[in-house]
Amino acid sequence: MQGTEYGDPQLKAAMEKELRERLVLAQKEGRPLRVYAGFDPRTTDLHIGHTIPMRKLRQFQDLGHDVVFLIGTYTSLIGDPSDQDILRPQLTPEQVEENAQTYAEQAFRVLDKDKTEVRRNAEWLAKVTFADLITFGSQFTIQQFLTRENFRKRWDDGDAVYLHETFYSIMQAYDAYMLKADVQVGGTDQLFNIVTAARKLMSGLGAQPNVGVIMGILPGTDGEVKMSKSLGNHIPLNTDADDMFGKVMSVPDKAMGLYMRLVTRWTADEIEAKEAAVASGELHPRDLKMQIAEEITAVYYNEKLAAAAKENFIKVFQQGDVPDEMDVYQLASGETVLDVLVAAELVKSKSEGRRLIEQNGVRLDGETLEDPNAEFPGPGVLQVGKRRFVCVE
RNA sequence: GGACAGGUACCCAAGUGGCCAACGGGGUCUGACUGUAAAUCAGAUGGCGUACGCCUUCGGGGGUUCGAAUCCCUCCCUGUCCA
Repeated sequence: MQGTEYGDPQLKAAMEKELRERLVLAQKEGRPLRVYAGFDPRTTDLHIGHTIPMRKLRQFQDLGHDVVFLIGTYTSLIGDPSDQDILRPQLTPEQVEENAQTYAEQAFRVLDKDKTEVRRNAEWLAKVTFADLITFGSQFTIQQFLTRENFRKRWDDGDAVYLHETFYSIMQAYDAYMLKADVQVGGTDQLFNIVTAARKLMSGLGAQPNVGVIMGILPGTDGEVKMSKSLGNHIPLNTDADDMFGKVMSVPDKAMGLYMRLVTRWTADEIEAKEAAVASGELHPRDLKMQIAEEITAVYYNEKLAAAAKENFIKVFQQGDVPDEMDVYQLASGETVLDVLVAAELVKSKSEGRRLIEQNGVRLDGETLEDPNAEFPGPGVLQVGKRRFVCVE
């Protein structure tokens, strides 16, 4: 249950107990558990925060359970109202399908493709009739929805609570029912959908309610706010190993605990041992963060690339050296310093380049360049800030 | 259908005729320092020009004015309440 976050000790205890019971039951029936998590393919640019539930699925997978990766092809046409900040692009089914493919591709960097059952909820949701909806709806009271913190708060604040927002929960609940799920994994924002809606509907329809495994939310590189691309504090999946390693290193120390619990493969005991070692002064916080960065990079790439990224990091940031590999830029005659910065794509605009030069952020072979309009001195390693390098030839 | 409140830069959010390229916070970037791209402190954060400056931006489109994010018209969108 590592990394889970129920916000209520009683609920956590109940879910733990039920999960154990379900394991025993499944064993008796000679079958693995059916575990699923649903994903809305509204974006194709995943970051490591998206992968938290996937990692939990992977754990179940490694323990021999059946894992269903459910793509919310139907629900994503509507959009989950749990997300306050979603844009609601009018996606066509084709676009959704295209996104779903890309989404799944990235997901298989976490999940074992061969052992994953991929489903799309349009399979059954598209066939739901109004009569079905009446049956589903009769399982719930308005009051139950209003106890949901999300709705409650908005209700109290006089903000809108839409009727169709309740449908989303019901749809998700029906997913769980149709998949005959033993366990459903999701973030804390899915607490209501998983624990209240799905369990209620499943038992109402005569099935065994799923057990909720609710994952904590990963903060972004600022260590405070939920990781999100629009907030600019995300660690994208589609980056290179060096960058991923570095981005993890930029996470504040105080967030290391959450990163260890949510995105590493370490066990609870291992994590506690590491934390104890830091507390006793035996392990330097920086070195722990290096371990975390290497582990996380290895999760999404591999051990080899992670080790290389670590070496590179030490070389560049601890020893102030230059990296082994960097892009090469062919100097043309008559180019100014500013021209080169722009042409080598080290800066987005000339203004940005000027600013960086003013701030002493541009160096050639360690020499600070001060005049943006001077002719470029000549070949060498051009460095912008601490971590952008280009070899000028 | 009626009454009212809104739509501001990456996010949140001030600003209600000139001092606004637009307060503040977050994010991001740079520098110092360091234990790392941590913490802390300082600075930067639309584009173009060396600079005085110029150009584009405050939901869209028109208009008033020497001058608008700020006033008027219109359209689109969002929210609250009443019906």
